[in-house]
Amino acid sequence: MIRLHDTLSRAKREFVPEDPNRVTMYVCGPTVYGRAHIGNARPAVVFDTLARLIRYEFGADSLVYARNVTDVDDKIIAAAHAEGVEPAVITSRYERLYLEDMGALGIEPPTIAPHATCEIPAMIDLIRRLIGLGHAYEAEGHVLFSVPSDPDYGVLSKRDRDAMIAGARVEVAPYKRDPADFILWKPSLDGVIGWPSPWGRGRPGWHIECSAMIEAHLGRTIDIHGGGLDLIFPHHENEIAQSRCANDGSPLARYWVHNGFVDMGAEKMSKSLGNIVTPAELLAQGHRGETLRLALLSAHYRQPLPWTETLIAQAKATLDRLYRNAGDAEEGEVDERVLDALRDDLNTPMALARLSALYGGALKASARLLGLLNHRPEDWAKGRTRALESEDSNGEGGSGTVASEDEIDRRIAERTIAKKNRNFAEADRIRDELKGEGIILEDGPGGTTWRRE
RNA sequence: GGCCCGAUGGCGGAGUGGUUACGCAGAGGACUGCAAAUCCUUGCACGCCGGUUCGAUUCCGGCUCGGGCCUCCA
Repeated sequence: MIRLHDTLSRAKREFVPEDPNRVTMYVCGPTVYGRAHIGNARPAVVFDTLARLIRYEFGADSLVYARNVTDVDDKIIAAAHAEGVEPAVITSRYERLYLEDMGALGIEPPTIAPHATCEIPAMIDLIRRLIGLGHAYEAEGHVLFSVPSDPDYGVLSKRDRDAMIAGARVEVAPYKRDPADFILWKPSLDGVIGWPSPWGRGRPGWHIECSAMIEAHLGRTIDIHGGGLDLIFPHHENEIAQSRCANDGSPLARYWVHNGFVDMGAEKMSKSLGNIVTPAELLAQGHRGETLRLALLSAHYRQPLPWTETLIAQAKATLDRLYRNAGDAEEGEVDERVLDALRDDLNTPMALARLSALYGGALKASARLLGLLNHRPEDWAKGRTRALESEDSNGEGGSGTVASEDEIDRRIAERTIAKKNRNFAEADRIRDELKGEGIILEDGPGGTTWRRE
């Protein structure tokens, strides 16, 4: 039995899917106009892990996991304009990089990845229905959702309308009937990406995209809707309003799952604050995707996670040990205690703690559930799993170029001879020299082995 | 201002009404030519003030501090 914390009821509830043979999960994916940062990676890792758990519990083919790609948006338009290219150039580039970065973190592609630009008819249809039902109206080429028409508006974020208006920091557009109303469709000027619609040429608002794609691909009511904490308001609140009003009050999602932020210092990591660090940068520094994944899983998904160098170092040290403990064993049975930790609202720190009591096949199988230990232990130890380190990066700490494996083996052989002759000064000299190059030697009963720091 | 969340040892981070993780780092020991790895042992905590209780880090109230959302945002 899986238990999940549901933002709507603010409680941990037993997870009972509508149809255990077709569990539906939708997670808000990237707006592809720039490179993903570690904060963006957190929900991807969290929901990838949840997807693994659901597949384990309900069957490999039981889950339909949709993660959308927002490929029409004002920031994309701005980026395209700045480069003098079509928006599609921007979006295809950053979508590819997003998949690359997430892949490095061991994130499997979702079952489906709907693109906003491919779903325009569904959006237009949904908007038309909302207008017909009196929940939306056209004004000066825009279509707006009428917040006062929805008495339940605010259920997810627990805000009432007065509070929202009181707190509004934005100027209210003159065409809005109510300050809280939000855009479903906006007009596109000539030269700006747009589609024909009953309200003129234009493009969809952000919130309607998700509502339309969920309905088109997963159905009226889905089991799990996920995303970052910052999407609760207004994005998810608006999705709820649109979908419920268009669908006779059917709830959009039965469980709302939100992850906390990755923090830099005391503040959240975000592009607008300019304090971001990207997986791409960290990978280029020689950190490995699994290390970053473990770091992201080291706190419970709802807690804030402070991102620091020591966090990465600790994750690396933990993985080194897990790989040693796993050894070359064949994958075995998933450990029940690890499973129970994950079933309890995806308690990954607890699961990780229990992992460290395991060895061999059980460890390997259990770690796989968390998306870890995907490499051969030897490849991990010898650093073969690193991203291609830029060949010209010999400027680090004067430690010279990275030694080849043949070179290392040759010097170890020299040292073995020195040791045999009890020339320990020479043996230690070779060992220290290799240490300076990031190569750690370990003398065991079967001879000397090595690993990279 | 409104709404929401958090405060645990040197660090990260779970959890619990009474003995408590786990990891990293530290100390001591075993092993080793010396190391490394491994194993054993070990020190260190629950923001402040009240309340409930035989007993509170855990429940309740208040306070302080920090953070988030209210605008794009994972």
